[in-house]
Amino acid sequence: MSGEEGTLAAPGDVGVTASRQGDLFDPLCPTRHLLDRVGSRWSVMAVLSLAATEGELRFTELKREMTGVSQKMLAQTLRALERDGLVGRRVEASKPPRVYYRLTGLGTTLVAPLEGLRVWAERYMPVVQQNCAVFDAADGLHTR
Amino acid sequence: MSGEEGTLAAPGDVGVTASRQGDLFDPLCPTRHLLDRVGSRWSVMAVLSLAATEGELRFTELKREMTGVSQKMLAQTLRALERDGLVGRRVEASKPPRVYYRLTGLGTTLVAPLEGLRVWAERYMPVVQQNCAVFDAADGLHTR
DNA sequence: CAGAATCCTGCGAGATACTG
DNA sequence: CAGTATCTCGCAGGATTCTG
Repeated sequence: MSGEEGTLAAPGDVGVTASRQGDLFDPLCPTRHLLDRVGSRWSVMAVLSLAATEGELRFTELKREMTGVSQKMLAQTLRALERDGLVGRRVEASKPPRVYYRLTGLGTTLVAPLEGLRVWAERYMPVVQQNCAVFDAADGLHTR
Repeated sequence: MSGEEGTLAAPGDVGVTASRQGDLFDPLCPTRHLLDRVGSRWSVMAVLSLAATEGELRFTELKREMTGVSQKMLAQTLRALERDGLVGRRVEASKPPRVYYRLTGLGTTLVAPLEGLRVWAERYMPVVQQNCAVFDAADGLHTR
């Protein structure tokens, strides 16, 4: 998704990240890394789709679920998630090869927090949209 | 942050968003809109900073907290959050003008879900980073 | 079918400079 | 101090094409 480069953590420096709450800015900060995931709409959607489907999904099935995703972004997203150890990948070597994806145990633990966001969104986003409309109406006129 | 363009909601089409759970793909979906917010690292950081500080913060104070943010991105972020009704803005018209930001009630409700993510990150990101390292080690070699 | 490779583009976001 | 206004560059991400 994002960081592929060489800044990668050698197994040794895994624990370096301190606990300062503000150090999102620090590329080493775990929270920042997480936001790079969550930040990508497709990652969230993929995890949520897999969570909704108790079991596995094939590439194309996922693509169907996640309307609007390009196969490039889907592949990219899935590889990132696999790399993170959040999703598992199983290849079935048949004539038309089939690849199945599923959440790992780790991935499953992420579902709850994500759902938390989704719930919040469903409850409050209408209000937010209303706020936006009001704000824009009062704003757009006088150049601010 | 993201959508300023012309797709903007006329006051009328505010309530259109249905309740389908998977419709992240649908641009009209509230959850999608939320992810555009959460997706931006600065938004999350701003909300969390304001949450941490019981009270108000001035522009420069926020800038100091959120290391790495440019004043441009900060201003942009804050305006977006204000537009969403998540943060409130109070101007004190003194000789050196002072502007204070604080979470609104709505904004406060978002803190918990966000904290959920942060907690997850602190607990599991080390594992994720480990996974990445392993994955890359096994992968980088054989072109895959 | 599941992906890798290539090309091309928009806008996200930094640096700099100017106002009230 | 608290912004707004430009200009510019990088790369995220779409469309298209090719393979095993």
